[in-house]
Amino acid sequence: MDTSTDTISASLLAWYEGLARVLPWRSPPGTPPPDPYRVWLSEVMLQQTTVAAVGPYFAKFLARWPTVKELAAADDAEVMAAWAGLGYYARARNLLACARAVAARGGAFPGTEAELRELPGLGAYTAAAVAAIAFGERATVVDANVERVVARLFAIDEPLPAARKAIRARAEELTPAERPGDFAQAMMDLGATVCTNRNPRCLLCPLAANCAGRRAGAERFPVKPAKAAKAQRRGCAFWIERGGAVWLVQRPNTGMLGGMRALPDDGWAARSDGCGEGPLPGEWRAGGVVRHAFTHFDLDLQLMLYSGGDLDRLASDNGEWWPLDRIDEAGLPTLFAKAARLALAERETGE
DNA sequence: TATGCGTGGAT
DNA sequence: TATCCAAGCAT
Repeated sequence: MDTSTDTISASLLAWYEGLARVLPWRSPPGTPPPDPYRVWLSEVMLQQTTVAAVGPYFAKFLARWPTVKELAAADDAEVMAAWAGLGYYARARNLLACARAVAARGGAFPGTEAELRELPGLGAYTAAAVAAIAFGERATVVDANVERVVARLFAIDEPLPAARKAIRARAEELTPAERPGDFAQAMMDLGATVCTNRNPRCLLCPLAANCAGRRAGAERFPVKPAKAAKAQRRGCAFWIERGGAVWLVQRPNTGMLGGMRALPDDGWAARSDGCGEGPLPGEWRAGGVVRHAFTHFDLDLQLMLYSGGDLDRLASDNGEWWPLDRIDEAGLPTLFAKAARLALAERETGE
């Protein structure tokens, strides 16, 4: 078996020439790199997020804010609303902070991995990816795809996360001085389309002849630790209507769904049980329940509908009346978008 | 190093 | 239905 790093990277690049995925934020193999703004924007959106989910958001952001300077000048609330539904909302807060940092230096992204790493929201992966893809630096790009491909290629049976040191060292050896951006994208394409998590298509793999893991069964690499069972939580959200508008609040920047517009709730994000206090006294009736799965717990959110009382007692410091006919533009995260749909449906059927 | 942080699609 | 997890980052 040939484990020469030159052979492996050359085979992979040759494969990429013919089979690279065509993506809106990407230049074809061997052609000049895209605008760093596009590379950065796509990479941030792609963190822990599928290509399919990112597509429409990337198009929307690029149309609305074609340059990093325009993004930097945007209102926070508008950007957060545009990000609604994509998840991991700290990314959107960091996106703005990063855009403003770049705008402050004239609108040009720094061109090295080390400088990029200092920007908000750019960790080891994203800094290396932007450096390699947008600027042609020989940076070692390691995401979950690369981790999987390398762990299989070298049959690394040490479990994650301890194996990451060895995986990075191998990935570093493989990274070529020429076309490091194409190489990184080729590794990720291979991981996404051939060397998949389950049912890898080894017969189609350009590196099959170089792969030590294949004989032992590629699927068993990388070795992962067992996961803890997910917790179950219950909480309440409150629907308060007045004159064709609903009361929405702004969540604090820290914690779950931070910085997002939302229905008022009882603080379920910080507790684990039951339905707590609403935002004002009065008469409430129970609506339906929204079941929602977060990464680290499942939530049953009881919808409570306001049916009478003294609206003057509503604390009005961090909220606003939002017109119901524009509810889709409120930028509610998915959990609260579900709750709002449910409230509107129950209201129409007069339940 | 471990944990908190979203969502929707695949199996 | 249940489980996994996708181009990770911040703390």
